[in-house]
Amino acid sequence: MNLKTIASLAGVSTATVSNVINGNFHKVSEETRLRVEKIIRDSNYKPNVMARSLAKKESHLIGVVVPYLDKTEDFLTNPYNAHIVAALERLVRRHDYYVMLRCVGDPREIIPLLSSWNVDGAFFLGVFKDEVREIRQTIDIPMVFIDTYAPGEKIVNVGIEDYRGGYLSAKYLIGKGHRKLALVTPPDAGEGVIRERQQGFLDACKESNIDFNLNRDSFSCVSTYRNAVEVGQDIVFSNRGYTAVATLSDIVAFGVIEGLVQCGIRVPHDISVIGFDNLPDCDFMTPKLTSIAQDYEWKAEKAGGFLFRMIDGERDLHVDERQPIRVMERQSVRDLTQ
Amino acid sequence: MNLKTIASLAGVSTATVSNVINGNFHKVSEETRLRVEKIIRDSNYKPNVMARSLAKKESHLIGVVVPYLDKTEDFLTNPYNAHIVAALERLVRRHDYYVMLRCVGDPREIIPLLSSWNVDGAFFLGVFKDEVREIRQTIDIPMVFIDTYAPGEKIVNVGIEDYRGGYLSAKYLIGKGHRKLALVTPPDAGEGVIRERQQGFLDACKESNIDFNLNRDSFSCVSTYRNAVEVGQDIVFSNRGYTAVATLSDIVAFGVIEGLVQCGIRVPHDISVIGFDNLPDCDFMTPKLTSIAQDYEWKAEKAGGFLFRMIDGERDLHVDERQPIRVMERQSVRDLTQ
DNA sequence: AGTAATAGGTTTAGCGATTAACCTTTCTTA
DNA sequence: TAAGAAAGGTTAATCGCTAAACCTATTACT
Repeated sequence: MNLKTIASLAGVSTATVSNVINGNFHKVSEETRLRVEKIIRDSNYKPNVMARSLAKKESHLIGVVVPYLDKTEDFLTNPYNAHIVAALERLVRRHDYYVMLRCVGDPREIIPLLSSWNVDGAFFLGVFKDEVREIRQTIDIPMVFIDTYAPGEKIVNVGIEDYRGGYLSAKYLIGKGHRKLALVTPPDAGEGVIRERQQGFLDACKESNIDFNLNRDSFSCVSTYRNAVEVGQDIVFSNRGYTAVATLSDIVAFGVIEGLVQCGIRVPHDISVIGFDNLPDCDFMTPKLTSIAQDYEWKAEKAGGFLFRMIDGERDLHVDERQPIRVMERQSVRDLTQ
Repeated sequence: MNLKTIASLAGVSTATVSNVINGNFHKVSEETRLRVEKIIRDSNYKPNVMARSLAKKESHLIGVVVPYLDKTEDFLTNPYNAHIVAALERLVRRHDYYVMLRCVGDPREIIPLLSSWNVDGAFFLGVFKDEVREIRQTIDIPMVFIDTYAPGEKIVNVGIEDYRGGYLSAKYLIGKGHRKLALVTPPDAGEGVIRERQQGFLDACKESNIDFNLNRDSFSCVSTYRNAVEVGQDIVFSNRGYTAVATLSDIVAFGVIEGLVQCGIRVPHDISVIGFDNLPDCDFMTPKLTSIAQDYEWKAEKAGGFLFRMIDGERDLHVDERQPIRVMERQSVRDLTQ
């Protein structure tokens, strides 16, 4: 069942059918239009997207590229990624585009993919540091990065106020009377959003004259629950009298709490914990996790807004949009001032 | 940059280049092959998938169709869906296919999509009861349903032992000395996996002479955290002295616990709760949620195995594969027998 | 009335691959 | 040594759709 069949069924040319389908009504009389439409409906005909894309040189496909940490840990296993992907899918669907979902270890893998499918645009999740440049050089399609730190690169990035996130996290704990702070952070921060958060945290400590030393008081942890549990125990074994620990993702906070609890520590009575992301899961647990809140829907909306503006012709857009954040207060931080 | 360019650069015909790309080496001399390959590499050429698909009548695309409950609640918001999608994406990628992710309210929406993209196969997540038939009638591509109950339809379904799940859930609670049981279940069970789980639950109760009445002791709840919180409160307000409540999904169990706690109930001391799905999140909370365990990776592997067998020519496969399940014991059920 | 514009088409040349059919050489083999 | 097969290509049709160019009546305008 193809255009040609419909055309001959209706006794018109393929061009006419094509015009009907694509809404070029000024080239088709009301009468023919209705006839063709009826036949299309009756024969349950659906145009072949591949052929159309080939002819129009556009695919209506949007790539969504998500990183994974290692082979055992899945990308959507991290609820943060899952939420962002969900929000993006919804947004893309609303624009009548389609999502091609792809998970990658190294973002470079994605380049051949995107160019051969000639997707109309792509979202990149997660930090891709240096690879950003390589991606940009190799393919030239509208793309929006999410949570990527790449100053100097002329890209569109949508993230959060990372520096302020770290700053608020520390300030909040300090405000609750905590003076011995530990920070759990992904390894190998280098440059990037993690580095910004760390810096915010450091500056807040310095500002309040808190004796926090990154070498001594920070604990390295990949963003998996399992690893975080061990880190939680390490914190106890370190025996440094921390009263609060800050993490840079909720999933890590969950693990840390578990590790602490396994060592007989009560949260927040003995040690307080603050997360980062404000996942719905924060509400599921006891104590409910206090976290740095960001709005996924907002992020997706912003990112989508930029992407579709670029698709609509506005090339070389260059913005670094940061979502304002706030502390979402729950129960995992004890107030020592009272 | 297209086949033709490469061909003229290499001084051969497009057919030869095509043969090189597709590995039909017996039609190309070693020498030409190397020359062409070099040029392809140097010019960074990637074949256009749309054109290839059109010519070969296969897309290397796999549709992943996920239902959503309502407009506010996203499909990947439910970690269960997120995990399945993650496992499927990984599997599809391993087979060198691509995932087209689509979320739908009514699965019928998907029909035009699948036929116009002429995907090579599709996975359908979630219960699609009657729509199964309509889908099957309208499109004829390899497809595998996940967690779908449609006896009589010649489909491939991969699920779990739902009946046994409900049965085990009840038996476990009963074994721990509970006699006053409540069941939280999605509304409008009709036929389907939910109905099976209910039946298993009922039969287990009957077998142990437990006075459980579906009309009196079951609470209707859509699978969202928010609704589940209310239901948790309802259970308390019903004032029927339940000592344990079983749910048919973890996410609902999380909400129910929250609702109970909000009413001053201690879990599991006053009321025990058992979940269903065994999400990683079960470990994140206090008390850790006892749940009915299923293996996502297993499901994806099985489903993928079937789908690719069908794609490889084995049409009219018809199986209803059920994954064995077990109770994953944690801390949310109190043992009353001691 | 004569010309221009418009409405409503049709023809046909792509889009970028694949592939069947065909064409030379060169190598086997009876 | 003549016929057949194999190696290594090329040509051209085709996949299903789009869109520019072209055609032919009508209708509009001055």
